[in-house]
Amino acid sequence: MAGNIKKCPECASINLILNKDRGEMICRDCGLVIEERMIDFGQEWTEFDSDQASKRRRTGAPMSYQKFDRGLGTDIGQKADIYQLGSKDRNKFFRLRKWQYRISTAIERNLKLALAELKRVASFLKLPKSVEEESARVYTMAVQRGLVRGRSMESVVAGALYAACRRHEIPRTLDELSEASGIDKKEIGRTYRFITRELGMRILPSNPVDFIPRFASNLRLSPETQSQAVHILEKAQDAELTSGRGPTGIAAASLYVAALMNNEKRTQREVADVAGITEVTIRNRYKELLKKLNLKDRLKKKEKE
DNA sequence: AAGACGAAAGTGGTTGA
DNA sequence: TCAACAACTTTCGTCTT
Repeated sequence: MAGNIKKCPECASINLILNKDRGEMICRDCGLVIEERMIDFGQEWTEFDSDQASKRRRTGAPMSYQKFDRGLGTDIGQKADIYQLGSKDRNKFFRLRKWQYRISTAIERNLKLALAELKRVASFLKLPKSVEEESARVYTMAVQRGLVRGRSMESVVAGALYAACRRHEIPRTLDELSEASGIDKKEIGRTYRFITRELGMRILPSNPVDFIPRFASNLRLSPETQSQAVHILEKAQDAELTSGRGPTGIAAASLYVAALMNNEKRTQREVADVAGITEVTIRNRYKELLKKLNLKDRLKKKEKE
């Protein structure tokens, strides 16, 4: 326990963020959830008999949007209660149950399927539980408002996941979502825009800095290079080079320059591949960076060494 | 031969009349 | 609803290492 510094057991990164709301520690590089349940969910009372149990128990399983009914479903009873009813009431009872069944099954069946798909994609991308939960919430809202109609369930799931990632500042690219879900990139983008607009979700433009750690570790760049890239990026933001540009392109260019300056040269192609953009875009951003930030001199100095 | 560079044409989305 | 527009991509030829 030297220094009590936590490392990610998956990728040995020390780039961890703490999500206090959910008691999770999340690796920024690979998305692994390291610690869950730092909060005690245990009950603080004791049951001695069934009478006390029915009085003291006021909780069920934790509420979760990952269950199709949030774990709070109400069924019209099936137990012995019905035999206490008269025949008239008994008919009413059966009618109610039939109706409940009809109303709920359509949505529920959809949700069950969709949430299974959502779990699959989320675990493929190694997304933390908090994002999974958020996207399940988004999807549920979308279904309730009938936004899924005319769209494939899978594409809405992907859109919800993409939105949740953005909100939690651990953005994935549309390409990654596309690969994980098997849905066309454009389709995901379309549904993403549609559901966020319809649900009135306010989502900030994703910050290029959020992409740096993941790209850097994919390229096996040193922590020094990585922090330098972040530094470059911050200066680029001050110089207003970032607005209106694709965040991945800027992140990739910063990394490329930082790698050059630290003698860890990567080809433009390598960087472009992990960032999911083209060399041309890297070049354009890279040229802007050199021009506006006076990095030229520092690069030249490196050359002479 | 591979990588870097840049020009030109094409794509999909946004914006403003 | 349409056209102009900016960002990004694809493709391809040329230059550099």
